[in-house]
Amino acid sequence: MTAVEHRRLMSQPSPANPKPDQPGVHESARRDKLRKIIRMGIDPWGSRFDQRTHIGDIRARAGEIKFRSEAGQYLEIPDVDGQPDLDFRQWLQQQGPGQLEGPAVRAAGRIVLQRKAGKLRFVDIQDWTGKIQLFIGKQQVGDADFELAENFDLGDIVGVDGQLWRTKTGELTILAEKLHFFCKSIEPPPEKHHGLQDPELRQRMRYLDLTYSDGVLQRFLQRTRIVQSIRQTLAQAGFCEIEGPTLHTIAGGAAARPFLTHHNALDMPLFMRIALELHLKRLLVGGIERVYELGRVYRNEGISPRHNPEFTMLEVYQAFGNYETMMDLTERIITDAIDAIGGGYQLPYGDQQIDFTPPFARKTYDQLFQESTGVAPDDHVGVREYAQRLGLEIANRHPDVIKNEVFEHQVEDRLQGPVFVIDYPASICPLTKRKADQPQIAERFELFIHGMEIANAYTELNDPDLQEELFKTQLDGMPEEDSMARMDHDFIRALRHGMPPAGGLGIGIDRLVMLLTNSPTIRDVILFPLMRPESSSAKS
RNA sequence: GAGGUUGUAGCUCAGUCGGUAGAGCAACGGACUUUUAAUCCGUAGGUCCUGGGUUCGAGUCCCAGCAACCUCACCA
Repeated sequence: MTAVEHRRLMSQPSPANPKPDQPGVHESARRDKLRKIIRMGIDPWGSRFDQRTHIGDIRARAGEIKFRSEAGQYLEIPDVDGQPDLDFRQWLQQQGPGQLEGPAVRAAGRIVLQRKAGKLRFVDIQDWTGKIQLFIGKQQVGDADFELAENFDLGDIVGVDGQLWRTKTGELTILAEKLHFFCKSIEPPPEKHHGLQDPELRQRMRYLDLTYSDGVLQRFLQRTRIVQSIRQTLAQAGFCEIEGPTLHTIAGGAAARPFLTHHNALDMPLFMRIALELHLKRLLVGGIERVYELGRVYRNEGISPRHNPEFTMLEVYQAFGNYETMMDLTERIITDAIDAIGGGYQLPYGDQQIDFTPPFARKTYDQLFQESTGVAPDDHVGVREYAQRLGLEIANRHPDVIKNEVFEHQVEDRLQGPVFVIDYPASICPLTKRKADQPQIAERFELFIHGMEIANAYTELNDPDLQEELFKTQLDGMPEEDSMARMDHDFIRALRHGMPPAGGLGIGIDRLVMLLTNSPTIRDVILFPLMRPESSSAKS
């Protein structure tokens, strides 16, 4: 980046305050209430609140609510939530005089819905485990707290001490005895029936999407569980997590264009990493026999429903393993992750169903090629003609590269899977060891699910001379940005010191999460996907 | 990078043939101590994405730009 570009970037107006002009009706109404709360002697920005129970746990105690008759006898109440036809109001009348008694509870959450009925207010609050209704009666909480409740707005964060209880309609409710106030929301929330619909706003204002869109918070919590499960599976298998550098002097390990950045003090260009591979293999050389990194990589490529410029990648290396070791591990990582989020191995994806029951199918590259195209994979002329019919670029290209173009166009999209595609042509896999008895075949697999490449694994090449030669061949044949790898002399030097034979595996975490959470785009599983800045001409 | 679609109140959306800018939710005032998207009466709220053009007159038609989404390409 030039100094001029840098200054331009730094001087861009912040989008945080797009409307410095007069506050609108909503903001002034909310600021009025804010002032009233302060006048009541209450800190509108709250403080520590101990001994609170999560709403989900409170709801689980519904069974403890009893009916206490005037004679002092306790009576079980019917399962209101389990019987939608039950008229709870009628049931209460039949019991004669008495009242409901439930456990004392303390909750806090954001106000997502309010209903006012004279000297009575119903307020639905929500925390990250669920939602519950508060019954706030002037008589029950007293004048001061009721005045506080009159200054509640949708979006405020409040707390309550009260009794777990049911209203006459049977709704599980906290009968408020004491109110607390934690935060005033100055901005109004989205529309209460539809929430945020505009995908642009949902991504820019993810905090609103998380709070007000059904299933969004759950989906991101599931992502966390999946990642935790992966770490746990690898830890149990004896793998060691490390953190490699994200700033590289050579962007290697994958075929992708890197982001370029600059170190000022060293006055040196740097690349954001495009893969984890080469540093992890250096650690195999260093004796870390089972090693992995689960972290962000950056690729300066296009954006699509399946691509974000930064995404999360898992790479695993196991000394004395091979690609078959990695296949078993991949299956375990994925099935453990599914166990971690529950719901079984039949997962819906869009209008389809994906069966993750292990073992996943294993088919050779050539076998799938033949099945799908009807052309013999070693028939160079036939493959070339087939590629021509598809309109693919074939001039001056290696027969295996042409074959792979055909494979990517005709086979990959149709692999509903999960299916391990195994035994790739060696010429398109420069970092892969060949089969001992079939040197034209690389010991590699890719896992396809729903037409998406989810995992990629090799028996790693540890012959330094062959590795260097293959790097060179790759670099010779193509313009630099097309090449499968860039020459990394230090990596070759590491190999010359001796790397044990090993299996290596890469898994695209975002795509795996997409499949396991039934998310149609990668942006649905990335909290803050890359977006252009909001300009002054943009809406909102 | 190419093509298509969309952009109107805080949010969700209408807006006919080019002729005074609309609704619901949210907000404000009022009624209501068992509401469930509470209800009822009343009030306020607009850079129609931005900039040009055509026209007596543009939310609407034309051109350019911005942003998002979809498809394709690069890529995983």
